[in-house]
Amino acid sequence: MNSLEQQISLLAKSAVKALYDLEAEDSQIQLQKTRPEFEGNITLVVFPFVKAARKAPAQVAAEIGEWLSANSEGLVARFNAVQGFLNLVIDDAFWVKQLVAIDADDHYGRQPERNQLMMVEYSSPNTNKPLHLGHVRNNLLGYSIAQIQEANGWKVVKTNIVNDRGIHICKSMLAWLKYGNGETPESSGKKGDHLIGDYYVRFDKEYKKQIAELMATGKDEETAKREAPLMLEAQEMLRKWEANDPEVRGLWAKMNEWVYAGFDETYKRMGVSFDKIYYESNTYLEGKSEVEKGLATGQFYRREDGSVWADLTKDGLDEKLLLRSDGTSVYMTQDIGTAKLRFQDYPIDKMVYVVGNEQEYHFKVLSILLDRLGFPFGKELVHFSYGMVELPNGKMKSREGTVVDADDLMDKMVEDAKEISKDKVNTLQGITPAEADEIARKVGLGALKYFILKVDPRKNMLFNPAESIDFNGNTGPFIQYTYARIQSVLRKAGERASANAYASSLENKELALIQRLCEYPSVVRTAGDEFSPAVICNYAYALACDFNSFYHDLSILNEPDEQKKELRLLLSANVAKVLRSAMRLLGIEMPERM
RNA sequence: GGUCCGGUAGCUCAGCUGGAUAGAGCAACAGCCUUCUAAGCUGUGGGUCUCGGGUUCGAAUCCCGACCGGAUCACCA
Repeated sequence: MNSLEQQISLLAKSAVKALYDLEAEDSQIQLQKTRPEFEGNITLVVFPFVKAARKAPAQVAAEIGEWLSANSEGLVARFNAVQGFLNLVIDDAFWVKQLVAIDADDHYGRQPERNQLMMVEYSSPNTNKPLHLGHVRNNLLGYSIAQIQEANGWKVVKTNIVNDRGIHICKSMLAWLKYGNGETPESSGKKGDHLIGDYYVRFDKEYKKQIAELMATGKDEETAKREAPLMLEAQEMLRKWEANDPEVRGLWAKMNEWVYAGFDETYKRMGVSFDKIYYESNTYLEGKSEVEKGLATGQFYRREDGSVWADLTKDGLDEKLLLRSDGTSVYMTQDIGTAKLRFQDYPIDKMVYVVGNEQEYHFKVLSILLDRLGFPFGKELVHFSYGMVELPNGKMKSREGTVVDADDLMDKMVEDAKEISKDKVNTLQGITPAEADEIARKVGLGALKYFILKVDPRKNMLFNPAESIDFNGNTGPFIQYTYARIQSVLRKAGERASANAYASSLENKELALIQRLCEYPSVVRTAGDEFSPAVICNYAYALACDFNSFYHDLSILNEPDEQKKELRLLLSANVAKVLRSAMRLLGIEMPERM
């Protein structure tokens, strides 16, 4: 609710009290933006008062309208009543005042500090393959959520848990040993993460071959999978890793370093970052000891084969394995340890996990287990569960090579942006090739980020590689373009003396823009409450549309009336400010020209 | 089978804490650059909001049921 809504709400309460002797509840005061086909800025729905008034809705609307006109000290300039809808026209002076106030606020939209710490975990890659489009969605959502919550007054710590140990890493390591001939990122010219990913795929290929061979000798598939020599070797390697075998550990460290160098490059390009990185190899032992404690206090139990389980049937769930019969830990064990360390390291008030919706069960269980182990934060954890990115023929599968690679995709977007900008030589004349590259980078990545963030995070989304991501319409570049246009106008306007007089009456399109600007703080709040960058996208798009319409219809620099011109410049500058602010919450950079 | 999520225009998506005649973009078609950046603006066509009940002044939105699609229920992560 913004200040106008608050004022009207109070006035409306007074009105129904005076007219019908009704003490209206907050929920009965229903305000909405007036639909464009009617005159007015804000609309009061009067149906809730009809019963108390014992009159027809249209008459009630008219009576309240009269009362507001007479008692709002000029705020309500006029009104019209359509059935049960009271459309109020707010005085232009109010809007001009709002605009001046927005202009004076350097952090417009930012909510008050709340002095509480939110930790946001996102990305959380495995170190056996490069990042793909699914990770891109995770990273962009995680980063944007962190920005949005910061704008909502939280102190935010962005964190990453790197899944750097386990059987999947051993598979890549083994394939590299067997087929790699000592290949390195330097010798091959490949990014480290891609190099390792290639060997992960290679493992799977050779493994499948062995399975087929075993099945040809008459074994069933289950047995073949279990007994394939490559799998046995990988498991042996994992045991050696856990036993701190120096050779295996050495290879592991070396190959992980290659992967991290590759990830760092990708993260940097994507524009995401972390305040604190945890590694599973450093947290899983902590998890194990927590499980042992739970075992000692009777929270968990051990089966005859030595495996440790939690009984969650009282919570309506199943039994959950926490330690394998050979004593090695599983994903859940590690997550318990990581959570404990984090709460030791930071005074966390809210812990948010940005993880796909396929892991909803996992986090339900984690929450219960942490609670049982006596951690007060267990019940409070938030699983920010987002939908999958699907391709036209279904899910992406790393092992089967049906993935859209993150690095390739970013390359392609920047290339496309560059290609498109070649037709715009008029507006980009006089810039250096380096500047042109920088613009293409911002625009290409802006298109990608907006494309992903504009869809409701909870929903699955479809990406069709055959159709390139658009640069026209409801897109990142559209918003960047709107911004660049404004910057161009402002550059031409030159230095302006501040505190000039502004026009006191407004054109419809000016008013619509100011009203839109007024919505921004509540949009930031909603995006925070709902954990939804898409809310920011929708708003930025609407604001850009409003501006383009204004820009098309009204001249700024050629406006002869100085006060009108000043108002339009002020308005334009603040639209740019809010667009930049909104895009920053999405991690999208703005070019000054394009 | 249990649980969770989704189904809105040819396609991709908004709208979903109940409000006026359901919106964008893409694709198709027709216009607008001697005027501040045409990555823009304007217009046309395009809908059984999956289906059936219910709640009420009013339902795409809330409730119940069906159908369809997805996820999950591992000594995987």
